[in-house]
Amino acid sequence: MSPASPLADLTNENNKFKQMKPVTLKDIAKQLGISITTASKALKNYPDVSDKTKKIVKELAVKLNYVPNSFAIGLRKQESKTIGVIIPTMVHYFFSTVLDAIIKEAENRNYMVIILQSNEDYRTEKKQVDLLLNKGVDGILISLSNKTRDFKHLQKIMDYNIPLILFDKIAKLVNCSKVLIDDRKAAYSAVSYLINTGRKRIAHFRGDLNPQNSIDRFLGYKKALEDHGIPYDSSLVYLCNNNSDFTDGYSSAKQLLLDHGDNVDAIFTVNDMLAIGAINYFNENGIKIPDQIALFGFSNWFMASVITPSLSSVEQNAYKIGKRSSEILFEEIERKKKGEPIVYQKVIIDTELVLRNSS
Amino acid sequence: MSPASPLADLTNENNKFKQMKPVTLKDIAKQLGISITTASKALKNYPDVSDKTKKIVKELAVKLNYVPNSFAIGLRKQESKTIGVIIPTMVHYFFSTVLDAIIKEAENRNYMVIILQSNEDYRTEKKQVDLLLNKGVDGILISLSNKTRDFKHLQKIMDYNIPLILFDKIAKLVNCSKVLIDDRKAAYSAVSYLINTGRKRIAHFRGDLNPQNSIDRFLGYKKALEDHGIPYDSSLVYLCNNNSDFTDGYSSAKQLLLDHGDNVDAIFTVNDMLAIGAINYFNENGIKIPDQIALFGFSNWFMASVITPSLSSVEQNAYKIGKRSSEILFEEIERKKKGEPIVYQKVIIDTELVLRNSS
DNA sequence: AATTGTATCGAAAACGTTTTCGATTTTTAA
DNA sequence: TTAAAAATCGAAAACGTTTTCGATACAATT
Repeated sequence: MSPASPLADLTNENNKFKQMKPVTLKDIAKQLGISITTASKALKNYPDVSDKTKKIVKELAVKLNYVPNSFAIGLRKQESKTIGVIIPTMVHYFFSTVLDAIIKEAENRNYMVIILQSNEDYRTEKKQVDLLLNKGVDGILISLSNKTRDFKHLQKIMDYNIPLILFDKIAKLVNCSKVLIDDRKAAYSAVSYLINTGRKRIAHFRGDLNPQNSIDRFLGYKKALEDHGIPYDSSLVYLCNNNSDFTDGYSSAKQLLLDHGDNVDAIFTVNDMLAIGAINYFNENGIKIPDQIALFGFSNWFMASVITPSLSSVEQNAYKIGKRSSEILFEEIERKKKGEPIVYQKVIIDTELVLRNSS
Repeated sequence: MSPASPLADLTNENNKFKQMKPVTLKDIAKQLGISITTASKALKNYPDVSDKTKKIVKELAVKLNYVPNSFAIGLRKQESKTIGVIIPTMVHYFFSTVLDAIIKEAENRNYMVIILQSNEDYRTEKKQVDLLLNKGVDGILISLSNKTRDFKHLQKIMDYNIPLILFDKIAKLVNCSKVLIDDRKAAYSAVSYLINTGRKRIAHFRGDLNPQNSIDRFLGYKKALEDHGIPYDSSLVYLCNNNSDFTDGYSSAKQLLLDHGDNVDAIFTVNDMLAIGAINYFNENGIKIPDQIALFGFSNWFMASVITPSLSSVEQNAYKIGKRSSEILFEEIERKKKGEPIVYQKVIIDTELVLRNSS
């Protein structure tokens, strides 16, 4: 049996038993009897290497299935072809849709995506920013945790000159690009719709007091009432702080009826989950939707179309948010690479009312 | 105005205007008048550096907020502290829950997670494996696309000696660790439950013909019938190939009644989406659930508890699948690092029936 | 014949870290 | 006082790539 030639070994095609080592430029250079420099330049189409050399280098690179070592490139060029994303939680229709868009956009540009969850915890979020900076990501996307009220960690990203985009849950005070919807306007138009279809006593199941989204949706609700000559009644506003659980909507609906009986004819909820909880309560207790009470949700979850009766809701365009955010991020990464100045943008993604049977 | 001292510059605390450069070992060494070697060893508690030196190095490292450059470490140690995950799609309750578990486990071990979506496309999946290998990830988790029937890309991972775990959608032929549920058994017990509660004409809305999960759930359904003396009737099996759309369940339910009238008293569906589509059809047409027809879904989506009537379903334990998969992955990464032999495991995650109002 | 120009290549430094190994100093034992 | 042992340090190589700069060879121009 003849010993395997070095060439055969390097093709990674036989001898499956020993661990394979990735092919490097050195391997290619050695086999062709040229320098590493020339091999590198040949692959990158430098003008000072002959066409003949380029050809044989490229052919061998393909044959050996050469892939550049990303650590070496990262070390040398200080770029990782990787972006980082920090979101409060992954298991959520909105965020997984945003991520879907981000990952697709990244893939189109040959970038990879590292995803971290803050779990709505500020300290975790802060630590994860350090991890990403340390990792050398080329850009960062963040949807802030509800508890984040200090922005030094974001400022640090800017100080390191790493492009940063905030989406959905943003910090007004931080000077960077932002992508979000106009929560107040969207809520305003949903409640206006309810009013225009004859509702006069409209309750609101609102979210946590902290996040800006909750506040803005509440303000939109209030403004719509006032603009249409309906007095704002704070006893019609219910705080649902555990808004990831639809039982909160269920029990608030129950309480609403106890408090106001049939002196209420619609509910605008801060999200679809709460509306669905309420629908369940009304269904079980023979209260007709939308005859006795109308419902309008927010976010247009997949579920909204599935529930009976189907739920009217505000389409939040999660995919668009993710797509636009990453587009801007990659744009800033490109501009930074070229040394061009970066102007921070604030993009408002459009929303629309999706009318279904609950209203 | 006095010029800033070099030390002050290195602390990254002033002069926000120029881009900050990360602190390196060289900076620490220069400031202390020692060699880079000693600085490195001091931070790593090498025995051949004095306690005094260790102390001052560590103090300065903290003060300057030194973080080791991950490219350099990756290049030197050939480890990235990063794992890769390839899933068919992100926007899915099952997969986002699995990812949630994986990310949490990774974080506990100071690993980061790169997520890629194959979009159920084999060529994409294959390309992504190359990307991850190129990137130097320390381990890979994959749930295969439905269209994957060639496993060379997986073999390549094994050839490079990178730990690989397959979960949920696995390939029997690939020799690596696997984590999955027993679809056949789970389907068997769901259908057996229907039989034991008096159902005799049980339909099945099955999924695509390709994925093993669909096949196994169908086989479990069939076996349960046979074991209980109920003849298998192929006209009761409906193929729902677009199983990410609940309208498929809606139209199949309609067709089922056209075909069999009231000579059917239960449906076992390959997933909850189809069952919910069917529930919608029955609700709209005044067919009583579970009196006239019972329903049993699969996966125990969040939605199953929300719909009216609530849907009985098989709990698939997505979180456990993700947790166990990543545990095994990290175990294999550790063993590889220590040079210990790796025995591939096949872990079956338990499932249970969640009984609700639809059955 | 000397000069300039052009084409092609490679040596070497750099990115930041880890680790081996040899050098130096200090301490201990004889 | 000297030899051996222990403690402490740093030079240098290595990981794989990119890029600057100089070297060489040869052709074209005076």
